[in-house]
Amino acid sequence: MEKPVSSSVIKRLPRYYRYLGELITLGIERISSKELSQRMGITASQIRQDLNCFGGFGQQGYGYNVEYLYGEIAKILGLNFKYKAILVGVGNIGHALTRNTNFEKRGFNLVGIFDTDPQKIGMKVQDLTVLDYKEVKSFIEAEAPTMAILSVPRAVANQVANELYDLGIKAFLNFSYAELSKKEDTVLENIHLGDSLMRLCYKISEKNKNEV
Amino acid sequence: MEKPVSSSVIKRLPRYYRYLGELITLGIERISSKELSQRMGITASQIRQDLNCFGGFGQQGYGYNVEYLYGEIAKILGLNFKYKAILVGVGNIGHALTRNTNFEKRGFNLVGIFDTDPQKIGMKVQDLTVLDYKEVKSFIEAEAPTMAILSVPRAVANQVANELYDLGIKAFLNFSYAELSKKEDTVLENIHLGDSLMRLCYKISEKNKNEV
DNA sequence: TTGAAGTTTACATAATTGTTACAATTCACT
DNA sequence: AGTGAATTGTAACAATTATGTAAACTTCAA
Repeated sequence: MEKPVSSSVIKRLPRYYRYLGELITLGIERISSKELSQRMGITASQIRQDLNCFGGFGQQGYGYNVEYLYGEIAKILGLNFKYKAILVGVGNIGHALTRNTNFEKRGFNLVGIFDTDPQKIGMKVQDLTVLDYKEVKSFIEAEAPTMAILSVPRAVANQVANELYDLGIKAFLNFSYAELSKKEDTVLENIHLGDSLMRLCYKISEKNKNEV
Repeated sequence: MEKPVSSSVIKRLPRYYRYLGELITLGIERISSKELSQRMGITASQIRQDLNCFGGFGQQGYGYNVEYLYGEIAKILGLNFKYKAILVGVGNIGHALTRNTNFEKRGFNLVGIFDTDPQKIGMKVQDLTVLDYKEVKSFIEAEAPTMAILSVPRAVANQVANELYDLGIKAFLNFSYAELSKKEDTVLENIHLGDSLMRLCYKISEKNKNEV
């Protein structure tokens, strides 16, 4: 029986992956937890402990092989799966996401984009055509996508999420400012831009307070 | 001497704020930690303890006044300040952010947007005109913005951040996939879309593993 | 006016997360 | 081959974070 890995560790994995990717482009072949810790600004022992949750990827007295570790983390994250994803809401954000995101490298394959606005339907974005949201049911039945990206207005976010849930989609990446009511058997990641802005605002205010 | 509030608490504040906003639109005037905890899916005790970090906003035997608490959290976050912000990199994401983000409600005021691409310079986005990044120095000297949003390509992110830092900007909201090297006297929030995708990918893979 | 129900506050306890320390192992060099 | 320096893996410890709970206060109804 495998022990479940704490979510704190999972949160850090993509960051490790990012750093290792950079090391590869720099041509660095091996790295010690100590050096990586200096680059990343966390303790070496945390790195070792995190990685050890998934098995011993390093070699004592040697360190970690960058390319190997990179590949192992990719496996852990499941990036090789290329889950089918759809995007609902081709507004400013949805449009930008479609054109700007390298889904392939992060485990997904964007296969359909949807909107309700007649002006947008039929429009080409990258190599995809905006489909009528009315067709989402038949599309999902045919393609069976795993994940949906929600970039719809706040007011309809929960409704759309429920509809997609009923059609079998159990994984969501939510960009809308709404708080999605999380169901038991779904997985969800939120990107709340507004929250980040407010946290930044707090930090700035706090810093000013301490300096004056 | 005020004790510093833990960053775990700060991370949750915007979420409280969001929920309280929703309660206001629902016309709810008062709420107990118990009911809020049920809506938010966290323990009542945590809500009470979080809020008590900043003083007693509730009334025993009554609960919390929604509107008052909403206002108090806004004060704590510093949302009343309207710090001046600039945005660098009017690509897909930068463009979408400019048009789609309600900065005013989150403590900021977007006063300038910049790019290096001659095709983009002079373009109107909302009520702002894209300025030449070459002018950023004189602009900052004149306007003294507090914060910069970085939506530039990964390759130049650190360079741009350093330039802005030297010009006096000490707060950054980073959208680029790069890892900004954090300086002592700066505050930084990252929005790494790629990381969220990878975490979601992990969760999906994990879920599948457990179900099969 | 009084008491019961409800609620915050404040604090004690539990759980989680991160750090330290060190034994076991490997590499590099002579 | 042998030795020392480097480095991981891991167990014990410390710190942080979350939860549970008793005491004090408020409201409200009889």
